Amino acid sequence: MQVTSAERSAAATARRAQIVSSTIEVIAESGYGQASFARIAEHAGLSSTRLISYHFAGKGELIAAVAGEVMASVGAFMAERRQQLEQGEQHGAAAQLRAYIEGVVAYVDSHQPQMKALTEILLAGTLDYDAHTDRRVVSPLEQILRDGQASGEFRDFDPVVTATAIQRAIDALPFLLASTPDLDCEHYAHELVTLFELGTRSRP
Amino acid sequence: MQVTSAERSAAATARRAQIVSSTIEVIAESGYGQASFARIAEHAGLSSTRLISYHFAGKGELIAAVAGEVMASVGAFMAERRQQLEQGEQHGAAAQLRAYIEGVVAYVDSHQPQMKALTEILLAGTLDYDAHTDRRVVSPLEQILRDGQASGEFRDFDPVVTATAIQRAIDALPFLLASTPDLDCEHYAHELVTLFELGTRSRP
Amino acid sequence: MQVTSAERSAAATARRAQIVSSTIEVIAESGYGQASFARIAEHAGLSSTRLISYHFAGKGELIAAVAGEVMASVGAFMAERRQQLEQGEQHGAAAQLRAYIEGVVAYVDSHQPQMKALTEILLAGTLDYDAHTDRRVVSPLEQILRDGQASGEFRDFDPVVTATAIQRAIDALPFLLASTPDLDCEHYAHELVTLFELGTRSRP
Amino acid sequence: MQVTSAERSAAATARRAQIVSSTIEVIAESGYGQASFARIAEHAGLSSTRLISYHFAGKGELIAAVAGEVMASVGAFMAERRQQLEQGEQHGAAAQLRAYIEGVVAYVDSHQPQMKALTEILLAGTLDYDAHTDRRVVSPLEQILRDGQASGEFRDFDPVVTATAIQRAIDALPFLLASTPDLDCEHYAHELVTLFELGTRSRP
DNA sequence: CATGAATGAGCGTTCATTCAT
DNA sequence: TATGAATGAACGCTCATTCAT
Repeated sequence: MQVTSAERSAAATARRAQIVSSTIEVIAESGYGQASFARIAEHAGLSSTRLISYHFAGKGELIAAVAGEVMASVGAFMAERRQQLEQGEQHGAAAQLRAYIEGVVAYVDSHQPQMKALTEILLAGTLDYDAHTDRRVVSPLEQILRDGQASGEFRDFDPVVTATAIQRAIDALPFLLASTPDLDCEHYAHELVTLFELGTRSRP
Repeated sequence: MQVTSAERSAAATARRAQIVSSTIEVIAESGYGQASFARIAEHAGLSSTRLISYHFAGKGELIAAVAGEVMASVGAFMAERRQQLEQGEQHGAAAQLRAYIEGVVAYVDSHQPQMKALTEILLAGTLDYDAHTDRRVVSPLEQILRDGQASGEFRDFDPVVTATAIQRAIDALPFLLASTPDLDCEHYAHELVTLFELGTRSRP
Repeated sequence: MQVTSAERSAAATARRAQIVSSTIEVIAESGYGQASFARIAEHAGLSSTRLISYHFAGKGELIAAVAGEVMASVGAFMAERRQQLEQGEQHGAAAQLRAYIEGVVAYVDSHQPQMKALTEILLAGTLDYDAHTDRRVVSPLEQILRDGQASGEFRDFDPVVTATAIQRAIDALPFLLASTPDLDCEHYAHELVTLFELGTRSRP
Repeated sequence: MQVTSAERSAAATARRAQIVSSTIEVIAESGYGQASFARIAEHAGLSSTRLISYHFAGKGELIAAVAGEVMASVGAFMAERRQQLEQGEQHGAAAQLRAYIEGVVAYVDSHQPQMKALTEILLAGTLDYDAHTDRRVVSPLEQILRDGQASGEFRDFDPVVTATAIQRAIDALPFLLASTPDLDCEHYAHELVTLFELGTRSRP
């Protein structure tokens, strides 16, 4: 007997959170392909996989919950970061682009398992999109680029292609970190910021 | 009773090629996770999965063969392309970078299943690298960047980070094509060339 | 999701016992090599082999459980028998040797499938010994022989060789019974007792 | 197209011998259960298992050939040994029993793989007996015992049981050697001779 | 005499899921 | 809310054997 999110008790919510969290760790450590119910349950210290089946309608829902959780986490992180930066706020699309890249890289740096898991899930392509799902991730970046073009700050490039390139460069970080754990993320972000600022600004 | 590649008969080579080709198609169409022996055999019209086991020592060898096949195919494609362009050859690192991006994108465009398969295999991470495997793919690009810096054509960026960004942008193409089949690859390549030329050149 | 023996439910214990028992019968009837999960499940009337995998971590654990069960059964049988005989207890190593041979033969006689299964498992050599496993079976006999030598009742033979010979003669019984079902086990035991009493006693 | 033994060519005979020999080694090293065509072919350096199927009608025939080969080898060894001993020939059943035990132990000592293989094959019980097969091995020993009883040299025991005990003690040697490679076989034989001489002689 | 190719059956194991408390 | 028990399907792999030269 499954239950809608509205009428979920505190205990159930906690269990779901525990399972989601365990799933993230398993995916981050061993890859999406290894994230079976058995392995997730073992990692979480659950007595049986039945507990997962009980709290999630199926594997799809669990994966969707993981993706949703991480996306919400990214959003919250970025929102909080924006607030903190707002005091010395710098205007302009370039500043926003810089803030975006630095923000997401900072998130990835401090939330490697989450980001690794999300990336693997998106790449696995098993997620049945709301159609929005993917765009929701790409959109903020694309919006910044379009805004910059509208204001004349950015040159006339294809915002979809450019957004893809930037997003991909950021998404590479979890994998790079896997092979080079002591990589300097601030350096990485700084390099990307420079690369894409030069690549997008209107006056050469 | 496996056999080294040197002493393989024509018929066996053909069968292996057929199986490899079928595997590429299955991975491209349905993803790495769906590429079971059963599905590959069905796709290839084989009488049983036993035929795969007969020609490949195990799943690992099959996947390695697929990866090797695609890598060799990329190499051959790029080599041939380089020869064709050499007549009207343009010197300089920027020209080489342009040629690299346009070349790989052209390959991806004309060999979408191969590239999709290779990307999925590399991401799945089940391939037991010669240690070289990964670098061999990244290396040529990194070399171009370093050459450009040495000649003063490129500014002083981190070549590893920049190479990652460029490679990732190219690797995105198969996935983009999956969701946007009528995407114009020449346009995509052109956008990337401009973006990264502006981002890497020394004189702003 | 396997579980340690301590915290096993009654139902699970019963199922395990049923599967172990079925395995013993299959091995006894058809040999160790024929004891596949499929045949065991069929013999036990289980719906699928999955039930075996569910209750045992793998084939190794099942076989170990079978061996353990039979060894425990032998131990219990011998202990009970010793108690019964204790009233009219006869002292001395020769008496003990006699009791041991008669006891084990009586066990084999009344537990032919168990003994056949254990013998086949030990011979198959797939059991990963605690190092003790083998000695635990041999030891009591060897101890009796050493005790008899210490007391002067037995002559100066090599207790390891002699224990091996005696144990082997007993172990032959399941195979002999397979080809000669109406063999008189008491007669067999009596013959062995006489043979080895004469062979081991100190005064010729 | 199989072929009867009469019209077998020299090359075919050599191949069969090679395969039989390889099978013996595989069984001796890895056990009967591991002796698959694949492993035998690999061990023999054959290009495919097909060569085995070609020379033997099936696995049964191969195993029978192995058993036959070893039995013939034992027979030849014992016959030769008997001849050598005949010069200083000792008469009497006890001497014969001693010669038998020492002979077979000497054979086992110098032909460990052969004996291990034969023992495993007989224990596996897959050999479809000519009905004689088993008795042929037991018989000579049983005959010695009966002769000794007829001459009054041996006491009145059950020759089948006693022969079994003696034979089993000898058969234990390959397994004992597996766990104790530096075991002194002459010592082992001497211990057995004494044990069974004392156990069988008529005058206590 | 030898071989490469192919094959159906079976192996133990793991999968996500459902049943019944 | 939680759980032990059970399940059919699929997994990669190995088996001895047969087909066709």
